Formats: sequence, structure tokens, C-alpha cells
Amino acid sequence: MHEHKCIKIKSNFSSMRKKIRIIDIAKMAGVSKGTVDRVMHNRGNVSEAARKSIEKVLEQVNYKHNIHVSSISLKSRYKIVVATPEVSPGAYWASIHNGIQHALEEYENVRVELQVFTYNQYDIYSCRETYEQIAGVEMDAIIIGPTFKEETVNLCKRMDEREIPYIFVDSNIEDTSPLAFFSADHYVCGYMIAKLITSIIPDHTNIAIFQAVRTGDRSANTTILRKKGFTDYLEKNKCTNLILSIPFSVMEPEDNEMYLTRLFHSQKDIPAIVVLNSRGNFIANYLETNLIEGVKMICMDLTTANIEALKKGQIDYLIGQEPEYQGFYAMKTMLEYLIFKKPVQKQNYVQLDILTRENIDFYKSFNNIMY
Amino acid sequence: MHEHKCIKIKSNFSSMRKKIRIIDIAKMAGVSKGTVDRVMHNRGNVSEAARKSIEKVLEQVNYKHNIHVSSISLKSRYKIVVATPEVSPGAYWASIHNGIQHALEEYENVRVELQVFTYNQYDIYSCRETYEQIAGVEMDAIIIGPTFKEETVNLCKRMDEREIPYIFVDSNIEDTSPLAFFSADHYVCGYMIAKLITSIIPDHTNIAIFQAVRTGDRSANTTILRKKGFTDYLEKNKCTNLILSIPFSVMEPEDNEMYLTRLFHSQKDIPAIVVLNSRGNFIANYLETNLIEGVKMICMDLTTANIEALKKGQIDYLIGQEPEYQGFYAMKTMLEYLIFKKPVQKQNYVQLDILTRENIDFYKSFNNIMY
DNA sequence: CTGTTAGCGCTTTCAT
DNA sequence: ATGAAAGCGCTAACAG
Repeated sequence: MHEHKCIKIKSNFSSMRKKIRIIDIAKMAGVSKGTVDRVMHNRGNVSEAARKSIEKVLEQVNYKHNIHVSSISLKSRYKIVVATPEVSPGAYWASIHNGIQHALEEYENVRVELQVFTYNQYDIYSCRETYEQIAGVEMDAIIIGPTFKEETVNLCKRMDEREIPYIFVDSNIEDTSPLAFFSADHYVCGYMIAKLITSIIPDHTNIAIFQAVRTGDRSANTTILRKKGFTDYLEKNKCTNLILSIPFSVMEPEDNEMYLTRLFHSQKDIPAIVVLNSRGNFIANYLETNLIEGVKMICMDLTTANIEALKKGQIDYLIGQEPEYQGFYAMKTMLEYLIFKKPVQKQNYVQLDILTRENIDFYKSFNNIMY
Repeated sequence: MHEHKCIKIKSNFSSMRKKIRIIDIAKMAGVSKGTVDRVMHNRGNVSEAARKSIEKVLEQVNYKHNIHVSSISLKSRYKIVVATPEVSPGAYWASIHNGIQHALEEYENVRVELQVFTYNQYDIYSCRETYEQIAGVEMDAIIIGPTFKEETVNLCKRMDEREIPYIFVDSNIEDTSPLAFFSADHYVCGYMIAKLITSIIPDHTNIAIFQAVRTGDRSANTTILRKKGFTDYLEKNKCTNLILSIPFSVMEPEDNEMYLTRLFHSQKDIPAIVVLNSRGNFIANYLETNLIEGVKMICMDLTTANIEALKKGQIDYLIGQEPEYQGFYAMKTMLEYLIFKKPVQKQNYVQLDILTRENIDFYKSFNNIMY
């Protein structure tokens, strides 16, 4: 007989401490279910004494809200606004909206009425106008995909006054007090990109960095942070690569052609390319049509077009920032907050996924398989 | 007034087709709720006519099972067996078990009785013995973490005879008919590792590959596939690196010291290192204590020890294969199958995550934030 | 302010 | 074989 270890654990409902229910809490606190429910949902109309006694019990026992069970009898309707940059199919913001929708499907029994507002993220005036409109809308909560700092701060101030909770996706904005934010750490993102690109190119290779330009404002906060992370890495590691900052215009796409041609004519050796926004595929296409080969390239975001370019081998690494996850959890968190008023974790940094043509096929979005 | 686009979509319960319930189906089919339920759960005692008429309705409408709602009134108890290699804290199989536990917590209202059996994955006799024991156990379903092919095939045959459904995690086994499997594509994994390591080392650098040796059997299927992917990449890309295959003994760890010393004495230039099992940290430690520096290293799996070594910079890339996700979905899928008999997707390949010291902190396991 | 009660969608028991 | 009815844990309306 060989030595062996056959741990045999019985688990779940049987040996675990039995699940505690509202009625259990009610009994322990010497009140009725109704009163416990009032306390749990902050509905008021509860005597100080009753509240105290219930809260005491709640501290002792480990009651777990089950939003799914609650939701079947929930009658409240929630008006939730979503304000983000415009959504085009297969692109970054579409994934965020996907995640939001997915949360609504998972909590299908919760009555929520969604109002979606979008603005042109490259045009500050569009943002202002949309925000202005939103400020007057009746709502219980709002999920914001911010890009212009000052405008967002103003919007948030008005939300604060009206005591409307808000959650950010994509990036956090300073000088606001959101319930939570779901975002990548953009600085680290840039830092990591620098490490990746320098690891696959010879020393001294020039690196061209593309950043989006915007109407009426400087670069997006996210891009600034990524760029900072990028340059910090190079400095810290005494990299000698020359950095070429190239503007990238989404509003006037015909300019880009020119920037690119100028870039490649000015360089005797082919530079490496880093794209800090999600339009990497545009540059990949330029390289393809102009038969420029052997360019090492790292881009942001798993848009349909970028994924295609990655698979073709035009892009070496694609960095993902879990947009579906951001949207999903922003909405989920908001619903749980609205329903249970339960405290939520404010800082939520998402994964930075590194995708290559080898592992891209296994990347999960909600279209594949759900969370 | 600036041009702007402010799409305003109302959504969810309001404008969407209203959710369809059991009672709706019952009415449409001209039967009672009870009968619909009997059909949905395959409980029998339904006339051919009733069944047909219900199935017809089911084809037309889009009924969505909500396991959470079902579970509050579900009375059946399910006995589920889990059979995997031994679990040590912070290691690969612990994460799989974590995921399984997490699914049970999410579906806390479903009564499941879990029995966990483990065996020594490096000792075929231990596996045989454990499987033998399992074969006699009364159960409704089993989740298997297979390592020895033939033994698993035998176990599965017996399960097939008893009509007990089984799901694999970690890897699929040929010549069996599981309900589903959740696994990385190990071949692609090895292929990707080859690409990564060669991208960060000079041409001609030798590469040492560590594989676990086992008692009474050849290498694990997973390792063989990874190695195949690895060598295929090198061949396909005409890489000239010399490959040094080094055995790695988990059962006799004192041997490894010797293998390593021999390796580094035989090499004039420091080789790169690839570890195809999850014990990379062991080699990282050896390098540290022996003051060997500048080694490029890629290892499998986000064990606590490997993560530490990654953060210290001893490991360059760590490849993750979503063990929590595997366990979670194996159990979730099994429960949904048991409860609703609903057909499930058989092939489920998980993500291959590339982790560096930059993005490791954002990696989500269930300890962090849940799916 | 608080207990009671009806009811959410679903499963299961119990007559028929 | 089938419908009616009770009950799961929870919320919300209703008396008091």
C-alpha cells in the first residue's frame, strides 16, 4: 500500500454555519422582519432603540445581502444616467457600455431606467453642452466616463449639491468625490509599455509616440499620465532611445497621413511605435499600405480593428484595460449602493492585460463567455 | 451652438420586451406552472402532448433561467465530488479550489455537499488509489483535475457507466466524454512562452527548460504540450538557441540543486530559463542564493512564491491560466447542468495572462474582487 | 413607529 | 398526469 493523502472535506450548507436570514436577525433583535428591512434599506421610521438593537445584531452575525433574492420583490425604480464619449461599434467605449448592459441583464429583476448621453471626446464644447443638459435631468445616480477635467469637476459639483451619487469609469478625476471609480492605473500603463517596447527593440532605436489632440483643450488626462509613466521608465532605466512625439488627430484624420509621412521621411532607421490611444490600427494600416515593414509597435485597447492588426502581426503588443469589467462593476456597484446603501470600495484599479497574437483568441469579453 | 451628438437611449425593463416567466409559458401552452416546471427539469410524469406544446412555446419565446431565483425554492441536494492533485496554500491547485468554493458561495442557496479527494500528482500510485476510492463513492457529479491520462480514462469509463457527469479543469483528456472542460491551450502556451523568451534574449543564447519528472509515468500531458509548442515556435522561426532540457524533481528536491549546479557549470554564458511547471520560484531562489544575476526567466502560474519572485525581478514574465476562473466555471456549469439539464459548451479555453512586475498588482483573484 | 400580510418568480407537495 | 396551493427569503403596502 502506497502512502497517500486523501483529504476529504465536507462543505457548504452541511458543516458550515447555517445561513442567517432577515427573520433570524429580527428574532435576535426582538423586532419584526419589517423593521429589520427598514434599517437595512435606510428607509427611516425606526425608533432609535430598534435601530441600535438591530445594528448590534448585524455586527455580530455575518449577514450577506443577496441582491438576486432581494430583486424579485423589489419594487423601486431607479433612474440611472450614463454619460460617456461617443460609442462606435467594436471600440473602447462600446465595451464599457457592453459591460453596463451586461450588469443590467444579470440583475434583470431590478427596475432600472437607463438614459445614455454621449459627447465628442475630442471636442470640449460638445462635452460642455452634454454635461449642461445632464445637469438638469432627474436621476438617482450617474455613471460618468470623464475626459475633460474641469467640465467634469463642475458637473460633479452639481451632483454633489443634489446628493446624486456618481461613479467614474476609464479614469478618476481629482477634486471630485465619486462613490467609486473603475480605471486602469494609467501611469503604470505607460511605464509598462515603455518596458515592453524597449525589451523588443535594439538600444538607440527611436520611438515615436502618438497622442490624440483635442479641440479646445490639452491632451486627455489618461494620455498625459501614460506618457509620464513612459518617459519615467526610460529615464529611470537610462534608456537612450530618442522619443518623437507625434500628434494624432481624430477630428482631422487627413492630417495624420502627413504626420506619418513626415515621420518616416525624417528617420533613416525605422522607429518603433507606441500609440497611447486606441487608434493604433490607423497607423498599422498606414504601414501596410505604404509597405513599411519591420516596425515594432505597441498600442492601447482591444478594439476590433486593433485586434485584427495584432493578428496580422502589425501590432506586437496590445494593452487591454478591461473595459467590459469597468462598465459591469460600475453598474453593479451602483445598484448595490442604491439598493442597500452599502459602503463601497472607492479605488478600483483594473487589470492591464498584455495581448499578443498568440493569446488574443482566448481573451474573454462578454460576447464570448460571461463573468 | 456647436454640433453635437447626444444619443439618448432608454433601456432595460421599460422599452425592452417584457421578461417572460414560467406562468407566461404555462398560459401560452395551455397548461399549469407545475407542468412547465416538470418539463424544464426533466422530472417526467408529463404527457407527450403537454411536453410537445410546452417545448413549442419554449422555442418561440426566449426564456432565461435565473438560477438565483430558482435556488431559493430548490430543495434537491447535490453530492458533488472534486478530485484534484494535492492542494498547498497559495499554489495553483489552491486557486482552482478557491474558484470552486467561490461558485458555491455565489449559489449559496443551492444545497450541495462537497467531497474533496486529492492525490499526489507526481506519483501515479497515489492517483490510482484515490481514483479507486472515488469510483465507489455515491455522487451526482464530479469535477476532475486530471494529470495521469490512462488512470483518468479508466475513472471516466466508470463514471460513464454510472451516468455521472464529469467536468475537467486544468486540462482535457482524450478518449473521455466530459460534460465540459476548462483549460488553457497548453500548446499555444508553450508557443507563446517561446516567443516571449526569444524576444528578450540575444540570439544564440541557450535556453534551459525545466520540466517536472514523475514517479511511474512520463511527463504530465500539459507539460508535453507546452514543450511541443515551445519547440515548434523555435523551429518555425528558425531560432538558433540551443535548448537544454533539465529534469525537475518535486519528490526529491535535493536532486534539483545538483541539476542546477551542473547546468550553470557547464555553460560559459548564462542561459535563459523557462519553467513549464509552477515551481519557478525554486529556481529563482537558487539563482538568488548563488548570486547568479542577469538571467532572463519565464515561468508558469501565479503562485504566491512566483509572484514574489516576479516582484523582486527574478522572474521576467509569469504566465497565468486563470485557475480561479476554471474552478468557478467548472462548478457553476455543473450546477446549472444538474439543475436545468441545460446543454453546456464543452470546450472552454481560458485566457493566458502575461504578468510582469508592473501589472501583477492589478491581477484579480477572488481574494481581491470577485467575478 | 411597528407588526402583519400580500406578493415577487419559482419549486414542490398534495390532492385529484 | 396535472392543477392548486404552500412555501423559499425578501420587500412593500397597510393597519394600527
